Amino acid sequence: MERTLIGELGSRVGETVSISGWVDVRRDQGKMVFFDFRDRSGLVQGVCLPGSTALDTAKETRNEYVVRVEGIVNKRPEKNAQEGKSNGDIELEIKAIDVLSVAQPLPFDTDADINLDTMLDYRPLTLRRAHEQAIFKVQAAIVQAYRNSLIRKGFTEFQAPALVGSDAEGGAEVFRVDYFNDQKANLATSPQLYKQIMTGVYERVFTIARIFRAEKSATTRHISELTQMDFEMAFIKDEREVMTMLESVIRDVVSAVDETCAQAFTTIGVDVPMIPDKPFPTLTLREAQKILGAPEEPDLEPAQERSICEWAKKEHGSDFIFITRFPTSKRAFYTYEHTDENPMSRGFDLLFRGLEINSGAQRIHDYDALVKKIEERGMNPRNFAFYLQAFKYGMPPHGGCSTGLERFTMKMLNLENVKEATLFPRDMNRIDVLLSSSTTDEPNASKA
RNA sequence: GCGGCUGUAGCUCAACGGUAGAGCGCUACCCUGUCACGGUAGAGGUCGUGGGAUCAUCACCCAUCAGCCGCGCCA
Repeated sequence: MERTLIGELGSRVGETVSISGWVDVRRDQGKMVFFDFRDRSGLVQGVCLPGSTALDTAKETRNEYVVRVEGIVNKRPEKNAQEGKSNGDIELEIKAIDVLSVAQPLPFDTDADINLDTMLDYRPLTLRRAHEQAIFKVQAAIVQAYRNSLIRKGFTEFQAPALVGSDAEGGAEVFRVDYFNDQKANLATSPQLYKQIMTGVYERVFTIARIFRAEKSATTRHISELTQMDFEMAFIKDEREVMTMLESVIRDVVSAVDETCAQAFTTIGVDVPMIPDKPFPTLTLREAQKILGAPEEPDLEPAQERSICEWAKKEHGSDFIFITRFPTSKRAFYTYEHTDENPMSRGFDLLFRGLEINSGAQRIHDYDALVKKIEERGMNPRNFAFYLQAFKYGMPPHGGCSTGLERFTMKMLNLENVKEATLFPRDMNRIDVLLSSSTTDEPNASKA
Protein backbone atom coordinates (compact mmCIF):
# COMPACT_ATOMS: atom_id res chain seq x y z
CA MET A 1 0.00 0.00 0.00
CA GLU A 2 1.27 3.46 -0.86
CA ARG A 3 2.51 5.66 1.96
CA THR A 4 0.26 8.43 3.23
CA LEU A 5 1.82 11.40 5.03
CA ILE A 6 0.57 11.84 8.56
CA GLY A 7 -0.31 15.44 7.84
CA GLU A 8 -2.79 14.28 5.20
CA LEU A 9 -4.66 11.78 7.34
CA GLY A 10 -7.34 14.32 8.23
CA SER A 11 -8.76 13.98 4.75
CA ARG A 12 -8.64 10.18 4.75
CA VAL A 13 -11.15 9.41 7.51
CA GLY A 14 -12.72 5.98 7.04
CA GLU A 15 -9.96 4.73 4.76
CA THR A 16 -7.33 2.09 5.37
CA VAL A 17 -3.91 3.69 4.98
CA SER A 18 -0.23 2.97 5.44
CA ILE A 19 2.01 5.46 7.21
CA SER A 20 5.76 5.42 7.83
CA GLY A 21 7.63 7.18 10.53
CA TRP A 22 8.99 7.06 14.05
CA VAL A 23 7.35 6.16 17.34
CA ASP A 24 7.29 9.51 19.11
CA VAL A 25 5.88 7.99 22.29
CA ARG A 26 4.20 4.74 23.33
CA ARG A 27 1.53 4.52 26.01
CA ASP A 28 0.93 0.92 27.01
CA GLN A 29 -2.46 0.45 28.67
CA GLY A 30 -2.25 -3.30 29.12
CA LYS A 31 -4.92 -4.69 26.89
CA MET A 32 -4.46 -1.83 24.43
CA VAL A 33 -1.55 0.33 23.39
CA PHE A 34 -1.47 3.96 22.23
CA PHE A 35 1.23 5.59 20.14
CA ASP A 36 2.10 8.95 18.74
CA PHE A 37 3.65 8.44 15.33
CA ARG A 38 5.84 11.13 13.76
CA ASP A 39 6.86 11.82 10.21
CA ARG A 40 8.01 14.99 8.44
CA SER A 41 4.46 16.23 8.15
CA GLY A 42 3.22 15.85 11.71
CA LEU A 43 2.01 13.60 14.50
CA VAL A 44 -0.92 11.25 14.83
CA GLN A 45 -2.17 8.99 17.58
CA GLY A 46 -2.31 5.29 16.83
CA VAL A 47 -4.32 2.85 18.90
CA CYS A 48 -3.85 -0.89 18.97
CA LEU A 49 -7.13 -2.28 20.27
CA PRO A 50 -7.62 -5.53 22.22
CA GLY A 51 -7.72 -8.46 19.87
CA SER A 52 -5.66 -6.76 17.17
CA THR A 53 -3.15 -9.11 15.61
CA ALA A 54 -0.62 -6.30 15.94
CA LEU A 55 -0.90 -6.20 19.74
CA ASP A 56 2.18 -8.33 20.46
CA THR A 57 4.31 -6.20 18.15
CA ALA A 58 2.81 -3.05 19.62
CA LYS A 59 3.86 -4.06 23.13
CA GLU A 60 7.44 -4.65 21.98
CA THR A 61 7.70 -1.46 19.99
CA ARG A 62 9.68 1.26 21.74
CA ASN A 63 10.16 4.98 21.27
CA GLU A 64 12.09 6.01 18.15
CA TYR A 65 11.52 2.68 16.43
CA VAL A 66 11.05 3.26 12.72
CA VAL A 67 7.80 1.65 11.65
CA ARG A 68 5.36 1.21 8.82
CA VAL A 69 1.84 1.03 10.16
CA GLU A 70 -1.31 -0.03 8.42
CA GLY A 71 -4.61 1.01 9.91
CA ILE A 72 -7.96 2.68 9.58
CA VAL A 73 -8.28 6.42 10.00
CA ASN A 74 -11.05 7.00 12.53
CA LYS A 75 -12.75 10.14 13.71
CA ARG A 76 -12.22 10.26 17.45
CA PRO A 77 -15.23 10.22 19.76
CA GLU A 78 -15.83 13.80 20.86
CA LYS A 79 -14.79 13.15 24.45
CA ASN A 80 -11.44 11.84 23.27
CA ALA A 81 -10.63 14.63 20.84
CA GLN A 82 -7.59 16.73 21.70
CA GLU A 83 -7.87 20.36 20.83
CA GLY A 84 -4.86 22.20 19.48
CA LYS A 85 -2.96 18.99 18.86
CA SER A 86 -1.78 17.79 15.48
CA ASN A 87 -4.51 15.46 14.19
CA GLY A 88 -6.22 15.75 17.58
CA ASP A 89 -9.58 14.87 16.10
CA ILE A 90 -8.55 11.60 14.46
CA GLU A 91 -6.58 8.49 15.27
CA LEU A 92 -5.21 5.50 13.44
CA GLU A 93 -6.68 2.15 14.41
CA ILE A 94 -3.68 -0.11 14.00
CA LYS A 95 -4.04 -3.32 11.99
CA ALA A 96 -0.39 -4.11 11.40
CA ILE A 97 2.98 -2.78 12.52
CA ASP A 98 6.08 -3.46 10.48
CA VAL A 99 9.24 -2.59 12.40
CA LEU A 100 11.73 -1.17 9.89
CA SER A 101 14.36 -0.34 12.47
CA VAL A 102 14.74 -0.82 16.20
CA ALA A 103 16.15 1.92 18.41
CA GLN A 104 17.96 2.24 21.71
CA PRO A 105 16.39 4.59 24.26
CA LEU A 106 17.45 8.19 23.60
CA PRO A 107 20.18 9.30 26.01
CA PHE A 108 18.43 12.56 26.93
CA ASP A 109 14.99 13.89 27.79
CA THR A 110 12.96 14.60 24.70
CA ASP A 111 10.72 17.23 26.26
CA ALA A 112 12.66 18.84 29.07
CA ASP A 113 15.42 21.41 28.76
CA ILE A 114 18.83 19.95 28.17
CA ASN A 115 22.20 21.65 28.40
CA LEU A 116 23.84 22.98 25.26
CA ASP A 117 26.67 20.49 25.58
CA THR A 118 24.29 17.57 25.70
CA MET A 119 22.33 19.05 22.84
CA LEU A 120 25.40 19.20 20.64
CA ASP A 121 26.98 15.93 21.77
CA TYR A 122 23.84 14.16 20.58
CA ARG A 123 23.09 16.49 17.68
CA PRO A 124 21.93 13.81 15.22
CA LEU A 125 19.28 12.84 17.78
CA THR A 126 18.40 16.14 19.42
CA LEU A 127 17.50 17.45 15.96
CA ARG A 128 14.50 15.14 16.12
CA ARG A 129 12.99 17.32 18.83
CA ALA A 130 10.24 19.64 17.67
CA HIS A 131 12.04 22.65 19.15
CA GLU A 132 15.23 22.00 17.20
CA GLN A 133 13.37 21.21 14.02
CA ALA A 134 11.58 24.52 14.32
CA ILE A 135 14.86 26.45 14.55
CA PHE A 136 16.24 25.06 11.33
CA LYS A 137 12.94 25.37 9.50
CA VAL A 138 13.10 29.06 10.27
CA GLN A 139 16.73 29.22 9.20
CA ALA A 140 15.88 27.58 5.88
CA ALA A 141 13.08 30.09 5.42
CA ILE A 142 15.44 32.99 6.12
CA VAL A 143 17.89 31.81 3.46
CA GLN A 144 15.14 31.25 0.93
CA ALA A 145 13.57 34.64 1.59
CA TYR A 146 16.92 36.44 1.41
CA ARG A 147 17.64 34.78 -1.92
CA ASN A 148 14.17 35.42 -3.36
CA SER A 149 14.20 39.04 -2.27
CA LEU A 150 17.52 39.85 -3.91
CA ILE A 151 16.70 37.98 -7.09
CA ARG A 152 13.54 40.08 -7.37
CA LYS A 153 15.66 43.20 -6.99
CA GLY A 154 17.89 42.28 -9.92
CA PHE A 155 20.77 40.63 -8.09
CA THR A 156 22.71 37.67 -9.50
CA GLU A 157 23.80 34.90 -7.15
CA PHE A 158 27.38 33.68 -7.40
CA GLN A 159 29.55 31.11 -5.66
CA ALA A 160 32.55 32.40 -3.73
CA PRO A 161 35.61 30.21 -3.14
CA ALA A 162 36.32 28.92 0.36
CA LEU A 163 40.01 28.25 -0.32
CA VAL A 164 41.87 31.48 -0.81
CA GLY A 165 45.46 32.58 -1.23
CA SER A 166 45.43 35.47 1.22
CA ASP A 167 43.22 36.83 3.93
CA ALA A 168 40.65 39.32 2.68
CA GLU A 169 40.26 41.45 5.76
CA GLY A 170 43.83 41.39 6.91
CA GLY A 171 42.65 41.32 10.50
CA ALA A 172 40.70 38.19 11.30
CA GLU A 173 42.50 35.05 12.43
CA VAL A 174 42.60 32.52 9.62
CA PHE A 175 42.76 28.77 9.31
CA ARG A 176 45.87 27.80 7.35
CA VAL A 177 45.73 24.73 5.16
CA ASP A 178 48.37 22.85 3.21
CA TYR A 179 48.10 23.41 -0.47
CA PHE A 180 49.86 21.88 -3.50
CA ASN A 181 53.60 22.27 -4.09
CA ASP A 182 54.39 23.13 -0.47
CA GLN A 183 52.19 26.20 -0.67
CA LYS A 184 49.96 27.49 2.08
CA ALA A 185 46.37 28.52 1.54
CA ASN A 186 43.72 29.93 3.86
CA LEU A 187 40.10 29.19 4.47
CA ALA A 188 38.14 32.26 3.47
CA THR A 189 37.16 34.62 6.30
CA SER A 190 34.77 36.46 3.97
CA PRO A 191 33.64 36.47 0.34
CA GLN A 192 34.22 40.22 0.32
CA LEU A 193 36.90 40.65 -2.34
CA TYR A 194 35.20 38.22 -4.74
CA LYS A 195 31.92 39.97 -4.16
CA GLN A 196 33.47 43.27 -5.19
CA ILE A 197 35.04 41.69 -8.26
CA MET A 198 31.64 40.33 -9.25
CA THR A 199 30.10 43.78 -8.81
CA GLY A 200 32.27 44.82 -11.75
CA VAL A 201 30.59 42.09 -13.76
CA TYR A 202 26.91 41.95 -12.87
CA GLU A 203 26.56 45.23 -10.89
CA ARG A 204 24.26 43.59 -8.34
CA VAL A 205 25.42 40.32 -6.83
CA PHE A 206 24.93 38.22 -3.74
CA THR A 207 26.31 35.03 -2.28
CA ILE A 208 25.50 32.78 0.63
CA ALA A 209 28.93 31.62 1.68
CA ARG A 210 30.54 29.42 4.30
CA ILE A 211 33.37 31.28 5.97
CA PHE A 212 35.89 30.39 8.63
CA ARG A 213 37.31 32.34 11.54
CA ALA A 214 40.08 31.01 13.74
CA GLU A 215 39.50 33.50 16.53
CA LYS A 216 39.90 32.06 19.98
CA SER A 217 36.57 33.41 21.09
CA ALA A 218 34.40 31.52 23.52
CA THR A 219 31.18 33.50 23.68
CA THR A 220 27.52 32.92 22.96
CA ARG A 221 27.86 34.70 19.63
CA HIS A 222 30.98 33.18 18.05
CA ILE A 223 31.52 30.05 15.95
CA SER A 224 34.46 29.05 13.80
CA GLU A 225 32.51 28.17 10.68
CA LEU A 226 29.56 30.30 9.74
CA THR A 227 27.29 31.33 6.91
CA GLN A 228 27.40 34.83 5.56
CA MET A 229 24.65 36.23 3.40
CA ASP A 230 26.36 38.96 1.38
CA PHE A 231 25.23 41.34 -1.29
CA GLU A 232 27.04 44.09 -3.14
CA MET A 233 25.63 46.70 -5.52
CA ALA A 234 27.13 49.10 -8.04
CA PHE A 235 26.38 52.73 -8.95
CA ILE A 236 25.44 53.87 -5.48
CA LYS A 237 25.76 57.44 -4.26
CA ASP A 238 26.68 56.49 -0.72
CA GLU A 239 26.19 53.82 1.92
CA ARG A 240 22.60 54.87 2.55
CA GLU A 241 21.52 53.17 -0.65
CA VAL A 242 22.98 49.93 0.64
CA MET A 243 21.18 50.41 3.95
CA THR A 244 17.89 51.04 2.18
CA MET A 245 18.36 47.89 0.13
CA LEU A 246 19.27 45.86 3.20
CA GLU A 247 16.26 47.17 5.09
CA SER A 248 14.00 46.15 2.23
CA VAL A 249 15.52 42.65 2.19
CA ILE A 250 15.16 42.34 5.97
CA ARG A 251 11.50 43.35 5.72
CA ASP A 252 10.99 40.71 3.04
CA VAL A 253 12.68 38.07 5.17
CA VAL A 254 10.71 38.90 8.29
CA SER A 255 7.37 38.88 6.50
CA ALA A 256 8.19 35.62 4.70
CA VAL A 257 9.18 33.95 7.93
CA ASP A 258 6.09 35.34 9.61
CA GLU A 259 3.95 33.84 6.86
CA THR A 260 5.54 30.42 6.51
CA CYS A 261 6.85 29.63 9.98
CA ALA A 262 4.01 30.53 12.35
CA GLN A 263 4.03 27.02 13.83
CA ALA A 264 7.77 27.19 14.46
CA PHE A 265 7.43 30.50 16.31
CA THR A 266 4.69 28.98 18.44
CA THR A 267 6.80 25.90 19.17
CA ILE A 268 9.70 28.06 20.28
CA GLY A 269 7.44 30.54 22.04
CA VAL A 270 8.79 33.75 20.55
CA ASP A 271 7.33 36.71 18.70
CA VAL A 272 8.11 37.73 15.16
CA PRO A 273 10.42 40.77 15.20
CA MET A 274 9.01 44.27 15.62
CA ILE A 275 9.33 46.20 12.38
CA PRO A 276 8.52 49.93 12.42
CA ASP A 277 6.19 51.50 9.85
CA LYS A 278 8.80 54.18 9.29
CA PRO A 279 12.36 53.36 8.16
CA PHE A 280 14.61 51.59 10.66
CA PRO A 281 16.00 54.05 13.22
CA THR A 282 19.50 55.18 12.29
CA LEU A 283 22.09 56.81 14.52
CA THR A 284 25.68 57.74 13.97
CA LEU A 285 28.10 56.16 16.41
CA ARG A 286 28.51 59.50 18.16
CA GLU A 287 24.73 60.04 18.42
CA ALA A 288 24.33 56.59 19.92
CA GLN A 289 27.06 57.22 22.45
CA LYS A 290 25.46 60.55 23.36
CA ILE A 291 22.09 58.86 24.01
CA LEU A 292 23.80 56.25 26.16
CA GLY A 293 25.91 58.83 27.96
CA ALA A 294 28.94 56.85 26.86
CA PRO A 295 32.39 58.19 26.02
CA GLU A 296 33.42 58.62 22.38
CA GLU A 297 35.11 55.28 21.88
CA PRO A 298 35.70 53.97 18.34
CA ASP A 299 33.04 51.25 18.67
CA LEU A 300 30.08 50.14 20.80
CA GLU A 301 30.68 47.55 23.47
CA PRO A 302 28.33 44.53 23.57
CA ALA A 303 26.47 45.97 26.57
CA GLN A 304 26.01 49.27 24.72
CA GLU A 305 24.70 47.43 21.67
CA ARG A 306 22.09 45.87 23.91
CA SER A 307 21.21 49.23 25.47
CA ILE A 308 20.83 51.08 22.17
CA CYS A 309 18.57 48.29 20.90
CA GLU A 310 16.39 48.73 23.98
CA TRP A 311 16.27 52.42 23.12
CA ALA A 312 15.24 51.68 19.51
CA LYS A 313 12.50 49.37 20.67
CA LYS A 314 11.15 51.85 23.18
CA GLU A 315 11.45 55.02 21.11
CA HIS A 316 10.80 53.63 17.63
CA GLY A 317 9.03 50.30 18.09
CA SER A 318 11.83 48.59 16.19
CA ASP A 319 13.89 45.50 16.88
CA PHE A 320 16.38 46.80 14.30
CA ILE A 321 18.64 49.84 14.38
CA PHE A 322 21.42 51.07 12.11
CA ILE A 323 24.60 52.57 13.53
CA THR A 324 26.69 54.52 11.03
CA ARG A 325 29.91 56.51 10.69
CA PHE A 326 32.46 54.45 12.53
CA PRO A 327 36.08 55.58 12.52
CA THR A 328 37.85 54.47 9.35
CA SER A 329 40.62 52.97 11.43
CA LYS A 330 38.17 50.44 12.90
CA ARG A 331 36.89 49.27 9.51
CA ALA A 332 38.39 47.16 6.74
CA PHE A 333 40.88 48.73 4.32
CA TYR A 334 38.42 48.90 1.41
CA THR A 335 35.92 51.05 3.35
CA TYR A 336 35.16 54.37 1.67
CA GLU A 337 36.11 57.53 3.50
CA HIS A 338 35.17 60.95 2.16
CA THR A 339 37.71 63.68 2.91
CA ASP A 340 35.00 65.88 4.46
CA GLU A 341 33.94 63.07 6.79
CA ASN A 342 37.37 62.03 8.07
CA PRO A 343 38.04 60.30 10.42
CA MET A 344 34.62 58.67 10.07
CA SER A 345 33.91 56.32 7.21
CA ARG A 346 30.87 55.22 5.28
CA GLY A 347 30.44 51.98 7.11
CA PHE A 348 27.42 50.85 9.08
CA ASP A 349 26.25 48.06 11.36
CA LEU A 350 22.75 46.70 11.69
CA LEU A 351 21.86 45.69 15.24
CA PHE A 352 18.98 43.31 15.90
CA ARG A 353 17.66 42.59 19.38
CA GLY A 354 20.91 43.63 20.99
CA LEU A 355 23.40 42.06 18.61
CA GLU A 356 25.26 43.08 15.48
CA ILE A 357 23.95 40.87 12.70
CA ASN A 358 25.11 42.82 9.67
CA SER A 359 28.02 45.01 8.73
CA GLY A 360 28.34 46.99 5.51
CA ALA A 361 29.75 50.04 3.79
CA GLN A 362 30.36 51.98 0.68
CA ARG A 363 33.69 50.71 -0.71
CA ILE A 364 36.62 52.46 -2.27
CA HIS A 365 36.34 52.09 -6.04
CA ASP A 366 39.32 54.18 -7.13
CA TYR A 367 42.37 52.07 -7.89
CA ASP A 368 45.00 54.50 -6.60
CA ALA A 369 43.08 55.21 -3.41
CA LEU A 370 42.69 51.50 -2.76
CA VAL A 371 46.40 50.76 -3.30
CA LYS A 372 47.25 53.61 -0.95
CA LYS A 373 44.97 52.20 1.76
CA ILE A 374 46.50 48.77 1.45
CA GLU A 375 49.96 50.27 1.87
CA GLU A 376 48.87 52.40 4.82
CA ARG A 377 47.76 49.25 6.60
CA GLY A 378 51.19 47.76 6.16
CA MET A 379 50.05 45.23 3.60
CA ASN A 380 51.60 44.56 0.22
CA PRO A 381 49.45 45.50 -2.81
CA ARG A 382 51.15 42.72 -4.73
CA ASN A 383 49.30 40.21 -2.53
CA PHE A 384 46.07 41.79 -3.76
CA ALA A 385 47.06 41.97 -7.44
CA PHE A 386 44.35 39.52 -8.48
CA TYR A 387 41.68 41.59 -6.76
CA LEU A 388 43.12 44.94 -7.82
CA GLN A 389 42.79 44.07 -11.52
CA ALA A 390 39.09 44.80 -11.27
CA PHE A 391 39.84 48.31 -10.03
CA LYS A 392 42.67 49.06 -12.41
CA TYR A 393 40.33 48.45 -15.31
CA GLY A 394 37.32 50.45 -14.18
CA MET A 395 35.12 49.75 -11.17
CA PRO A 396 31.82 51.55 -10.50
CA PRO A 397 31.07 53.17 -7.14
CA HIS A 398 29.67 50.38 -5.04
CA GLY A 399 28.86 49.11 -1.60
CA GLY A 400 27.37 46.15 0.14
CA CYS A 401 26.95 44.30 3.35
CA SER A 402 27.08 40.95 5.06
CA THR A 403 24.57 39.26 7.34
CA GLY A 404 25.56 36.49 9.71
CA LEU A 405 22.93 33.82 9.15
CA GLU A 406 23.40 32.05 12.47
CA ARG A 407 23.30 35.29 14.46
CA PHE A 408 20.23 36.41 12.55
CA THR A 409 18.51 33.09 13.25
CA MET A 410 19.58 33.19 16.89
CA LYS A 411 18.05 36.62 17.46
CA MET A 412 15.00 35.91 15.32
CA LEU A 413 14.16 33.11 17.78
CA ASN A 414 15.59 34.73 20.92
CA LEU A 415 18.03 31.86 21.44
CA GLU A 416 20.70 32.30 24.05
CA ASN A 417 23.61 30.88 22.09
CA VAL A 418 24.48 31.11 18.42
CA LYS A 419 25.36 27.40 18.52
CA GLU A 420 21.69 26.62 19.05
CA ALA A 421 21.13 28.24 15.67
CA THR A 422 23.94 26.27 14.03
CA LEU A 423 23.21 22.72 12.91
CA PHE A 424 26.73 21.39 13.41
CA PRO A 425 28.68 24.16 15.12
CA ARG A 426 32.47 24.28 15.11
CA ASP A 427 34.30 26.03 17.88
CA MET A 428 37.56 25.78 19.76
CA ASN A 429 36.52 22.50 21.36
CA ARG A 430 34.19 20.93 18.89
CA ILE A 431 33.93 19.59 15.37
CA ASP A 432 31.15 17.00 15.68
CA VAL A 433 33.32 14.74 17.77
CA LEU A 434 34.87 16.59 20.65
CA LEU A 435 38.43 17.51 19.75
CA SER A 436 39.85 16.16 22.97
CA SER A 437 38.43 12.71 22.32
CA SER A 438 38.76 12.51 18.56
CA THR A 439 39.82 8.86 18.64
CA THR A 440 36.52 7.66 20.04
CA ASP A 441 32.92 8.02 19.01
CA GLU A 442 31.68 8.16 22.58
CA PRO A 443 30.38 11.70 23.06
CA ASN A 444 31.08 11.71 26.76
CA ALA A 445 34.47 10.10 26.68
CA SER A 446 36.31 13.29 27.56
CA LYS A 447 34.14 14.01 30.55
CA ALA A 448 35.21 11.04 32.60
C1' G B 1 44.94 36.78 26.94
C1' C B 2 41.95 38.43 31.62
C1' G B 3 37.89 37.53 35.13
C1' G B 4 33.75 34.56 37.10
C1' C B 5 31.13 29.94 37.49
C1' U B 6 30.38 24.70 37.00
C1' G B 7 31.73 19.26 37.12
C1' U B 8 27.12 14.00 41.72
C1' A B 9 22.71 8.12 37.99
C1' G B 10 21.48 7.89 30.70
C1' C B 11 19.12 13.29 31.12
C1' U B 12 17.86 17.57 34.45
C1' C B 13 19.23 18.66 39.20
C1' A B 14 19.20 18.26 45.02
C1' A B 15 21.57 17.31 49.57
C1' C B 16 25.18 16.74 53.33
C1' G B 17 31.89 16.63 57.89
C1' G B 18 29.47 10.34 59.58
C1' U B 19 31.00 7.05 52.48
C1' A B 20 24.50 9.47 48.20
C1' G B 21 18.79 11.33 46.74
C1' A B 22 14.54 13.20 43.50
C1' G B 23 12.01 13.80 38.78
C1' C B 24 12.29 11.93 33.96
C1' G B 25 14.31 7.72 31.29
C1' C B 26 15.20 2.23 31.64
C1' U B 27 13.53 -3.18 33.20
C1' A B 28 9.48 -6.41 35.06
C1' C B 29 4.47 -6.85 36.42
C1' C B 30 -0.73 -4.63 36.72
C1' C B 31 -4.18 -1.54 34.00
C1' U B 32 -9.97 -1.24 27.79
C1' G B 33 -9.40 5.34 26.16
C1' U B 34 -4.62 7.13 27.17
C1' C B 35 -2.45 11.47 24.91
C1' A B 36 4.52 13.84 28.73
C1' C B 37 -1.16 7.82 30.76
C1' G B 38 -1.36 5.86 35.68
C1' G B 39 0.10 2.16 39.64
C1' U B 40 3.62 -1.39 42.09
C1' A B 41 8.48 -3.26 42.34
C1' G B 42 13.48 -3.03 40.63
C1' A B 43 18.25 -2.05 38.23
C1' G B 44 21.70 1.84 37.73
C1' G B 45 26.64 6.26 40.82
C1' U B 46 34.23 4.11 43.38
C1' C B 47 30.18 12.21 43.59
C1' G B 48 35.84 14.94 36.85
C1' U B 49 41.16 13.50 38.31
C1' G B 50 45.43 13.67 41.80
C1' G B 51 47.18 15.11 46.45
C1' G B 52 46.45 17.18 51.47
C1' A B 53 43.91 18.47 56.34
C1' U B 54 40.52 15.31 59.49
C1' C B 55 38.95 9.75 63.72
C1' A B 56 35.97 10.25 59.29
C1' U B 57 34.23 13.59 53.68
C1' C B 58 31.22 13.75 47.61
C1' A B 59 31.33 18.04 51.17
C1' C B 60 37.14 21.63 53.71
C1' C B 61 42.19 23.10 51.34
C1' C B 62 45.72 22.81 47.11
C1' A B 63 46.74 21.33 42.28
C1' U B 64 45.07 19.59 37.66
C1' C B 65 41.74 18.49 33.59
C1' A B 66 37.26 19.56 31.11
C1' G B 67 33.22 22.65 30.07
C1' C B 68 30.23 27.07 30.40
C1' C B 69 29.61 32.48 30.94
C1' G B 70 31.46 37.63 30.64
C1' C B 71 35.37 40.81 28.72
C1' G B 72 39.10 41.34 24.94
C1' C B 73 39.55 40.13 19.79
C1' C B 74 35.89 39.57 16.18
C1' A B 75 30.94 39.07 12.78
